[in-house]
Amino acid sequence: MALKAGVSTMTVSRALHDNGNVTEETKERVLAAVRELGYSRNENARSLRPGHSSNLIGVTVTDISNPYYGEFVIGVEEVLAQHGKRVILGNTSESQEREEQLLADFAGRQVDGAIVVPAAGTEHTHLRSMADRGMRVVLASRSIDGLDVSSVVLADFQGAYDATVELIRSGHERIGFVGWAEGIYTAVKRYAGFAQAMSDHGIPVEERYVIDRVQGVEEVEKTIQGLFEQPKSPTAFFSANNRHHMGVFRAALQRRHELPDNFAMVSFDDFELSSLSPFPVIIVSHDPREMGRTAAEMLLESGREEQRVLPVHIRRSVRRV
Amino acid sequence: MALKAGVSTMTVSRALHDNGNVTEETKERVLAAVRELGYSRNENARSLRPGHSSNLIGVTVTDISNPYYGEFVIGVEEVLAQHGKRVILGNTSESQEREEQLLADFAGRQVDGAIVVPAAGTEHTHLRSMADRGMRVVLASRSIDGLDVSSVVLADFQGAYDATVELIRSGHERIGFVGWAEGIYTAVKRYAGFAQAMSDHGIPVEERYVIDRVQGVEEVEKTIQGLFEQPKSPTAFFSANNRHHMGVFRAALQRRHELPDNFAMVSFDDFELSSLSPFPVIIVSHDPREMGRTAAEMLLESGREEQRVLPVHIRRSVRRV
DNA sequence: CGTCAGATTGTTATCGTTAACATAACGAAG
DNA sequence: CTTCGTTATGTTAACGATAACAATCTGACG
Repeated sequence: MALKAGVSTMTVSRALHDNGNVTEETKERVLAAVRELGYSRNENARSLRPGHSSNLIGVTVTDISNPYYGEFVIGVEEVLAQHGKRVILGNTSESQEREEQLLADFAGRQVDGAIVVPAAGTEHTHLRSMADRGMRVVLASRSIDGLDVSSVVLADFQGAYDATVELIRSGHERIGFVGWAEGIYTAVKRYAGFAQAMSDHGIPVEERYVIDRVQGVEEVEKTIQGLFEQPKSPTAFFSANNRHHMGVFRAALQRRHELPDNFAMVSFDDFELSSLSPFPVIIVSHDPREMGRTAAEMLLESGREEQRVLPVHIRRSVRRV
Repeated sequence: MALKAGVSTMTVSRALHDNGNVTEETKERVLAAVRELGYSRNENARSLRPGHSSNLIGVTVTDISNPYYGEFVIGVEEVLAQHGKRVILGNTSESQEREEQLLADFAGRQVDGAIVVPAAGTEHTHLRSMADRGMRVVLASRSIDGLDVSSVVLADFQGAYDATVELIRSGHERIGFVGWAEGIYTAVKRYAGFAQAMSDHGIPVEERYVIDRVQGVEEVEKTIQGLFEQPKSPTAFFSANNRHHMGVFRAALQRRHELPDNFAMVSFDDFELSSLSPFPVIIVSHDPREMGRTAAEMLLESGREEQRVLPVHIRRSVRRV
């Protein structure tokens, strides 16, 4: 490359920066050679130099096929791109082991920081130790109590509480909760909000109405179908996220004509075509892209650890068909 | 780091490889120091050495918030992770300029290759020149005619043709097409399949029934509403992708009671809750995760440029409510 | 006890880039 | 015609890791 233009590598380096003292003519010659050879600076070598950073940010999410996380990643990228930074993406599929591998790899690639939607589980020492080694870490969507790391989460408890109160006000007492899971922050908080609302209204939570440990949409659907076949099945359901809601929704559709007239549902997370629902749906909606933006901004700010809470909005689906 | 264990950097390097001749005792000491300091190898420096690669693969998609691309990325990651490779993700939002920036950045980071869902547009010289500079490139979902680069696409033409024939067999003649766009491979091919089916059945395509240049769901919805208000509006619609379909769907819902009894739609791409549709929907479905896997495998294979075509499946939505 | 093979560890040079320093070229001032 | 400042360019060293080579150390054997 330097040969091509007949100059030293240093001159090439200077020609590619705007500040260097280079004759207009030499610069032209270098840039011409650059174009001809399709040369581009080796960023890895650059980042090796002291003072330079890789301008890479590692991002892990638990399920990139969930459009919420897609929106989240767009928000992250939007902000980071404005600062000349790139995203390395990893999908953990809720596996802590994979999360740990990914973060170790990020560290090896000298990322400036990491934005992590923590995978399900209760062992979070690797996150703490990453932060200790100077990697800036921001948790998103799910925080970890007792871990001194910045995070941005939703008003999970309040949103769940308010939505549950709405169900109760509509006269429901037998309310199912789908999606409790130990080790998943949002599941725990949302369940807590639900349980608090029930308790505040003197309604006991029946254990058999609380569904956990089910993952895919199909699995939820089958589980709820099973529940419907039992006597005194719930007259309403609270789903802790959009995936669970879809399972409940499909099970309810199957049974549509045997369900009580006032059958209703809560979906934490909005979903497309909610207006087609034959049952009233109380939707706890929020803006995942904004969460991505916030997480990225928090990562770029060099301040102290902090926790931010984004608002949720409760609305009722309006049937349009 | 080397200091900590009281050995040279070379011994550290050897201790971290399994092949090196290192005393068990020294190795222990090094690994202990590694754990204590949370040391991890600088992959950027490693990749600088001759023969080594970065094990990074660049991936650009046009809209990561579309769950189809989310699934696609999961498929890519699934295969690449098995080969110890990581994904750098970029979202182009259909901007060729951004695509070019991203690819240049990928090149600078010495990626082993790139998987690209090309952004809308007709200038593809940068893709060709990347490939010429030795970067392995695989196009996905959209190919580029006349560009000698590997690609994996759907049976766009055939799927569109077959679905259109189904509409015609149901008696439709005034069929709208939503989502034509110059410079988007899938849009062009799907329109071609649609137009061919119409032509083969002697039905002219009315220009005012062909909707292009509309992007978001809301915009499509409004445009279709406008079309409904005109006389002799379409009795069926073909949507070139899931986003367009959602717009058409919502517009149709608004008008539900004024539409003909046999009103029907084609959606290229599956969508959740299709079973709730009050109108019959012919769905051209496919497996985006499989496309991701295929693209990744093609990238890893070092063979010649080739084009693979993945099948699509046509099914009718079954109304369940 | 001396010699040599094999095992273990250290040293040097390199990858591509660039800050810091060194050199060269040239015109202006004395 | 010196001498000096300015500008343009080259050279060296360093970032972290590691092949290739060099050095050292161990113990077996004659």
